[in-house]
Formats: sequence, C-alpha cells, structure tokens
Amino acid sequence: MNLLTRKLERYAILGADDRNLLDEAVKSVHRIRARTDFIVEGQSPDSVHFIVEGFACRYKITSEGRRQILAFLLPGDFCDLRLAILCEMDHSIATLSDCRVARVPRECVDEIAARPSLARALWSAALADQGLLFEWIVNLGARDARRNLAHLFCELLVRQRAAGLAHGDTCQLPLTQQDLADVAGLSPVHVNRVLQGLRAEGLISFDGKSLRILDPARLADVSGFDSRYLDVRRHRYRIDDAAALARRVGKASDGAGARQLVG
Amino acid sequence: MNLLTRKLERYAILGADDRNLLDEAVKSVHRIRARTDFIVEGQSPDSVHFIVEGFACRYKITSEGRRQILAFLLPGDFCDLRLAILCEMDHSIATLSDCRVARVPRECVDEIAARPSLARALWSAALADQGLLFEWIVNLGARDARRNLAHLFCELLVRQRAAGLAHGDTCQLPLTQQDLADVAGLSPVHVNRVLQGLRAEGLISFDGKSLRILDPARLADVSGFDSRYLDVRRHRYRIDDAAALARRVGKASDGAGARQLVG
DNA sequence: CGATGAGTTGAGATCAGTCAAGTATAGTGG
DNA sequence: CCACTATACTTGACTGATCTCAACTCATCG
Repeated sequence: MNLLTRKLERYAILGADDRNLLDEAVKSVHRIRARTDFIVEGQSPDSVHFIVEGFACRYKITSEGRRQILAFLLPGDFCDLRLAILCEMDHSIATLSDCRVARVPRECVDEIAARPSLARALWSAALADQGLLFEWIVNLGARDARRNLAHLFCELLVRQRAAGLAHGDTCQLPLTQQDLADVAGLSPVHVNRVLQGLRAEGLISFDGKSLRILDPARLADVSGFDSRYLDVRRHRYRIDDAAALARRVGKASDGAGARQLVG
Repeated sequence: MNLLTRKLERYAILGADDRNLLDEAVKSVHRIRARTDFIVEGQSPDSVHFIVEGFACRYKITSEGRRQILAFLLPGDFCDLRLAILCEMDHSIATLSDCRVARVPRECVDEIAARPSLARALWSAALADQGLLFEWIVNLGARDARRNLAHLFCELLVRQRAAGLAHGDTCQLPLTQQDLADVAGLSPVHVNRVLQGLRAEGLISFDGKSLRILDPARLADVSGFDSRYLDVRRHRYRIDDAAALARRVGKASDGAGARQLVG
C-alpha cells in the first residue's frame, strides 16, 4: 500500500475508489538531492509535494534575515498543502537528506478533497499537525535551551518510530548544529554547548547524522515530554484507539514524563 | 446568517442542507464569565465549543509550571476541535472577556465532517490556522521581545478587523501584561518595559483593555509584519482572491512591511 | 479605607549571543 | 598520497538581552 493511503487510513475508512485516487496521486516520484530548497516562498507551483522518502524541513526567513525552522517533514508528510488555500507559498521547504518526493497536481488535490472520507482524513491530519506546532510553541516560549532541544529529540525519535524509521532508541538525524539553532531559536554556539551538556550527562549521542537517546526516561523527564500529543485516534469510529496505541507502542510509563518514549 | 456558516463559506460553497446543519449546530449558546477556564487539559467533553462572542485563549502549562499561550480565539473560532482526533484535550482554554459560546455535540461535529463541502471547509480552516501558528513560532524563535510584541499587535488588529470587531486602528484587547508575557515567552517585567518603549516611540497605545496602533506603517515595519499569512482564498474556485482581498482591505504598501495593516 | 490585583521601577544575576580563533573532517585536484 | 579548501564543530572571553527579586505606585472595589 502506498504511503499516502496508509497515512490517510489512520483517520478515515477508505473505499476502493479513494485508494485508487490516492495511488494515482503519488504516481510521479522525483529525486531531490540533500540540502536543496525545492519550494521557495512566493512560488505558486501547480503541484503539491509529498515526501516519500527522506527528511526535509519547512522554514521562514524573517525580515532581519534569521531563519526559523517551522517543522520537520518525514515520509508521509505533505510539504505545501497550504497551497490549497493560498495563492502562493508563505514559506520555503528544503531537503535535509536525499529525498524522493511525489508531485501531486493541484487538480488531483482538489479531487481528493472533494471526496468525503478523504476530506475528512485530510482535516484530521491537519489537526494532528497542529499538535506538533503547539508543542514547538511551548518549546520556544516556555522551555530553556536544554529542555527545548531535549524535547525536540524525544519528539523526533517518537515520530520516526511511528514511521518505522527508528531502530530501538536510534534514528537518522541529518541536522547541523546550525539547523538545531534555527529550530530552537538559539545561536549555533549555544546549541553546541547544550549538546555537550546532554552528551556529558549520558542522555544522548548525536553526531549530525544519527541520534541515539541513551536514557529515554531521564530525557523525557528533563524535557517534560509527554507523547500524547503525537497519539491520534486511528479514525473517528474507534474512540478509544489512542489509549490502545499508547499501550502497544511503548509500555506505560511510571510518571507523566516518559510515555511512549521508554520502550 | 450565523457566524459558523459565514466562516465556513469562506472556504467552500455550501448547500441549503449544509446551512441548516450548521444552524442546528450552534443553536445552544451559553454565557461564560471573563477569566474562566472552561476547557481543561485532560477533559473529554462530549461537546465542542465555538466562540460566538468574546475573546479567549488556548494555553498549556509546562511541567515546570510555566504557562504558554498558544492562540487567541475570536468569534468564529472553534476551541477544541482537536477532540475530533484526540480522546482528551491536550491543552486548556480560558476566556479573557465575557463570552458567548456555542456547544456543538460531538455527533453533530461528525455529521458536519461527513458532508463533503463542510469537511473541505473545516480542512481549509485548519490550514488557515496553521499560518497563525507558523508566525507565532517565528515570533518566539526569531524575533526579539520588541518585534515579537509589535508583530502580535499587528496580527490582533488585522484579525479583529477581519472579524468586523475593530474601529479603524483600534480594537478591544483585554490582556494583562502577564498574559502578554505568556504569549511572548517573556517575563511580565520585561513586557512592561517593552510596552513602555513602544508607547514612547508613538507606535501604540495599550491599557490592558483596548489597543490602538498609532503608526501602523512603522509598527509593521519594525516587526516585519506581512499580513499575507492571514489572507486566504475565499474558496477553491477563485484562485486569485487573496490578491484582490489585500487590495480591498488596505491600500498597497510602500514596502514589504505594512500590507493590509495600513488602511 | 484597607485589600487586592495590575502596573512600574531599580539593581543585580543569569542565560544566551557575538566575535574570534582554533580544530577536526571530508572532499578535491594535482 | 598529499596539499588545499570548505564546512562543521569547538572553545574562550566578553557583551547584551532578559530574568528575578523586591519595593513601590496606582486604580478598583467591597
């Protein structure tokens, strides 16, 4: 089954027609090299992009020239669905690793959105993404540098696990310290020092290519990480799925902190 | 026409059945006093709330006890639509002023989401909200205290204008300096000093009840405010609406800064 | 007319930023 | 295989933005 279908099936029960349409949608896959800006603010591309493989990020540049990363995009994520309501992109997208990206023509997006269960699924996916944004706002506004980065690492591991991309407590993470600085609203120098702190405490190992969380329970505790915001009901017809999912993915935690990160 | 219908009609063409269903949805309106937490993290209410009148905010409390405000809710906004995909709320909602709030039973939300054009409209509205969250992330991560608050004030005025709640460059804004601190990730003391700066420069006047932007062009310029992220195509069938809207609401700006704020 | 909550002010502490130099590390061409 | 380059990372010294603490003022209100 294709990645898009699998994603949307988390949120709605799809029919054969729906699946066929989605298969059609992600037919055209392109390769993009690492570190390429492939969607730039102000563009109005006639197709929408869907990550099939690889790692990308969404970012904005302020009028003062600072870059703020807004999200990390993993396989199964749309890059520029906001084009469904905007004339032109209001931010940019860059690959972080080599990627395979499907181009979905806008008309095809319209067709998808015109189908009841797919529209419902897209809506649910958008609500799920909101949860990530909320948590990033908390990271930036209410957590210090150390907790901010610690929380980010927890989130990235859990997301990659959910996408089947992690091995135990290890996952790929092709980020420079400059990238982390642009996520966390810090200077690269300070990121460096915070990372050294986290390493010295035996919480993580990270070398710009892969991340390993050495002490998941303590890292979650340090950062106040609670993975519930990443859980999502499989679809509207099974209300109690989030609890079941939490039980399956990681065993229940001791406290509020380490839910789903400790496995 | 009711507020919910008006909102969703911005994103999709609705039929009579759709409108009837929406009329039904917002039938039951309750009053809530100012400064009341009416949705608390962990609750799983059986209805969803829609602001008919008044001013509210969405917030989270971190494990260290800091409050981070995630969004301001104006008439026409849903408070807890994330319940459509979550078992329980992962954040709280508090009123800031006296409010009138419609309670929409969950089943009614399901009925709405089952209709093609309404599902599509809800999806579009969620995408529109994403734009606000992106800009808040930029505020917190990439702008200093002064620009952060300046940008926030621009956003709030433009949103209230769009909701028909502003008078010229003035709008209600029932926020304490503590509230602003919890939005901008600052201490109340520092908010106080920044506000004094903005007042001294003749950019704003603000007394905790209403906000007046005295020099919209300069305030937009200071903060890098560009209202395009608040613009949204009226619906999918009229691609070039955002440009038209910008032209209508405020005259074109001199630079990138003051779009739509200068009127 | 005290009590309360919000706003204001000052002084010192702290977290994070800047600048600048130095050290890997990987890739490239000779 | 060895310069040579480019990029990321590391480190130290200093600066600056913002925080904390504490006192004080100012409205509002029962």
